[in-house]
Amino acid sequence: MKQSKAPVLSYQEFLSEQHVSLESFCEELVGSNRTRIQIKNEKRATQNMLRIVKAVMTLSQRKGFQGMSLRDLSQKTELSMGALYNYFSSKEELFEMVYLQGRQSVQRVMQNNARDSDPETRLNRSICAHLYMSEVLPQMFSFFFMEARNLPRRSQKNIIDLEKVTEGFFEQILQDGIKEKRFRIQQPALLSGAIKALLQDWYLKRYKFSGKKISVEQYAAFVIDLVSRSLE
Amino acid sequence: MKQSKAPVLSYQEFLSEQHVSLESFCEELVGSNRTRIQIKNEKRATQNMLRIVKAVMTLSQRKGFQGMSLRDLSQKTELSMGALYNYFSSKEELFEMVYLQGRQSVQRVMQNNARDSDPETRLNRSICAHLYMSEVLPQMFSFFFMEARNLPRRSQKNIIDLEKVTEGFFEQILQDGIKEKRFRIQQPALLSGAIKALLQDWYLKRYKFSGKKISVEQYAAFVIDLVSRSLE
DNA sequence: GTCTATACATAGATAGAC
DNA sequence: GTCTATCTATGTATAGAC
Repeated sequence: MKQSKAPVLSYQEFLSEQHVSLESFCEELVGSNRTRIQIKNEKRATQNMLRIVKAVMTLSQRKGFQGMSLRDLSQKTELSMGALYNYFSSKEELFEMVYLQGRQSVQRVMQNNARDSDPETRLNRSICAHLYMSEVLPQMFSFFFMEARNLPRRSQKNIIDLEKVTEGFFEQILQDGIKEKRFRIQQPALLSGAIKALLQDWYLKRYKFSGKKISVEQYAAFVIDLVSRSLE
Repeated sequence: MKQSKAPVLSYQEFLSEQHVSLESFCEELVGSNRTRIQIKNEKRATQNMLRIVKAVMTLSQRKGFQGMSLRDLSQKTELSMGALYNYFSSKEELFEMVYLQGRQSVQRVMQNNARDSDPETRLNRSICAHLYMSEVLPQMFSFFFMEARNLPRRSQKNIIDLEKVTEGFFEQILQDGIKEKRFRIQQPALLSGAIKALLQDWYLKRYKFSGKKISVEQYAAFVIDLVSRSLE
């Protein structure tokens, strides 16, 4: 294996450009659902929503969203059952709100990082951006992955799987690279799926990497190296 | 990308050597839990257990094991609630029985396929074996992955994560290859994790591959190619 | 806006007839 | 061995006091 070099986008650079955080996520979440949420005071609404989202992530990780009762949620947030229902009108709606807002955030950040003209740079930047985003919000990415099946079957038409969004990004870049004769690959769909699988491993098995003292930049370099060997 | 060649172990070869099936899995499951299961007639016990396991896999896929009620299970298996409780004494025990038996089956098949002297052959055979096994029992592998967090916290000492078992297999082979100076890699742990992530993608996103008409042997060749490029 | 108290449905589990 | 009927705990959701 080649000695890993520093990735095209550093973690610090990413953080200063994108402002990804659970706090800003909850601001957007409240903004997008202004009519549903019955609390007028926006600041208060955001603060409590942050506690709710944090608690959902923590509790779901252990038992799954289905296994998390609203009594659990009430206890963890220190909000009463009655209070909770001012922020959503059903458990299912709570899930949908978080999921849809999450998908939008991911899309936005990915688009912001896919603007280079050179396909190789664009590919590597996108890999970094996705890893860094999931480094900031690991519980949220893990939540989306594990709980996607809870999406309501109704209105499924409008609900595009978040996975497909991510994978589609990478496949598009690979196809651009093929057109421009920069990449020589026969099955871009397989390779984009492989990239996505490697990115998922980062947030799904976080304990494993932290135990081995692998930093997110090291992992980014590893993935980029692995992928680039397939492009030759 | 190189033109993919036929993998070192064909799917047909694997099937004729290993006899992996849901039926034999349930036979073993009944055998391992002879004292718990209150049905004397072994054939009947196995048949009904097969219906139970099938139903658990199907229902869990949609709502998760937690979200599956025993009434759902009763309906799907066409066994009454009372009848079900002759096969397990609690929902949690049902989960544990299936999980532990599954881990044992995976271990056995992996060991049967890791006997070659040459590390490269051993690595490639193991990749094939794991993919083929998950091709036969995709719902079961998916179930283990998604529901592993439901394992009871008590007695966790004895409960080794199935993931670690699989990943450990690959890491051992990589380290053997390094010792014998056949592989030149610096971080076998990262690469074995990557292999595992690629294998997981096969059974977690099965619909995706079948939609694109990718066969399990094609995918095996793809993974082996990707990995071998990292060993050079 | 938040709380307590409570309604109502559904969960897991069991007893006893057949 | 299997079924029906039922127990008790817990779940989601709401009403009304403060």
